[in-house]
Amino acid sequence: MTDRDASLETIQRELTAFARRARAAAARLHPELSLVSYTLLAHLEERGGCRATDLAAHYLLDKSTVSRQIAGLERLGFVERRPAPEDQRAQVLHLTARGGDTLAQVAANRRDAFRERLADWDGADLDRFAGYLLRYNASNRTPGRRTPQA
Amino acid sequence: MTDRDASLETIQRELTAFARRARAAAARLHPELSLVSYTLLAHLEERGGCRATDLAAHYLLDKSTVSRQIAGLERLGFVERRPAPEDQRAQVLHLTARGGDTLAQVAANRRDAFRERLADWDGADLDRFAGYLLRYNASNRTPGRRTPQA
DNA sequence: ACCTTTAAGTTGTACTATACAACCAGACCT
DNA sequence: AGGTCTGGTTGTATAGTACAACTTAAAGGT
Repeated sequence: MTDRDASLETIQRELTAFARRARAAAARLHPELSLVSYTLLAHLEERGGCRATDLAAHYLLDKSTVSRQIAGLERLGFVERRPAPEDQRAQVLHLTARGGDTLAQVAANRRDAFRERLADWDGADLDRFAGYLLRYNASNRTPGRRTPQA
Repeated sequence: MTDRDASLETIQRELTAFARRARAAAARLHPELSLVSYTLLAHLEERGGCRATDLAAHYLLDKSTVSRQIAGLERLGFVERRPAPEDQRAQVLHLTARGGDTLAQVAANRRDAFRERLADWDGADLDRFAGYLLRYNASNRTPGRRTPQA
């Protein structure tokens, strides 16, 4: 086996291990917001509101899945629906104050967890690791679709 | 925000994105074996058989979950149970020939997918990325438990 | 030796995330 | 106006998972 193969093997193994653990780890870190809910809220915050369809396209989720996720978040009072001015079919989803607070709280938890976990990494390594992850994820775009990235 | 914070932010975001996509991506890559089944089979192969309890401990899964996963793999003819010589309660799980073949096939698919995806990375980058992932995952050990790693 | 406790595994039950298909309602095109 | 497309909800099904109750066997204490 070449060095290259050994590296590939390690990358595959470690990413697999990470993937297996991630959801449960996130659930432990913030039981009040699943990884997906967290992501959806974060997206709403970042964009300042968008439609359910946009979320589905962006995250490659079925619209029914998004519909139910949003329904859950609305039930929790984290999201509100506003009529879309230009299209009566559509709704624009917005974070509520409560949703924003919760998101901020969870984001802070996550940030702290990462900060602590990576506390003994030096800055240059962090920077390179971040770069590699970006590069890896960027190569994920399903060929043939116009980068419905997620 | 410091450079360090920016890197942490990126790492967090990209790992989250990866985690969100991983299961579905694995399912697309090999529909016949979920990420968890794949991992369990790979573990059995690597160890040459072990008990269900060991799998549960290793992967931080409930024993009922493992029991059902194994039942499924047995139904598919990928795993067989052998009596444990030293403990009448226990069973030692082994890969069958069919299970080994399927695993090899899936592993080859995965290897190819990673190879292709990382085709334009140079060897040094692959090596560093692998090292970072190892280091990151190694820091995951839940404190207070004796490294029931997964 | 007996009784209690612990360990391995299964099964009942419940919940979450997800997909696909059927559907409804509004929009758009000709 | 009629047909088609699009945004969204709902019905249904599946996978993965956990927790609790249970069964059986092993281990330990007295």
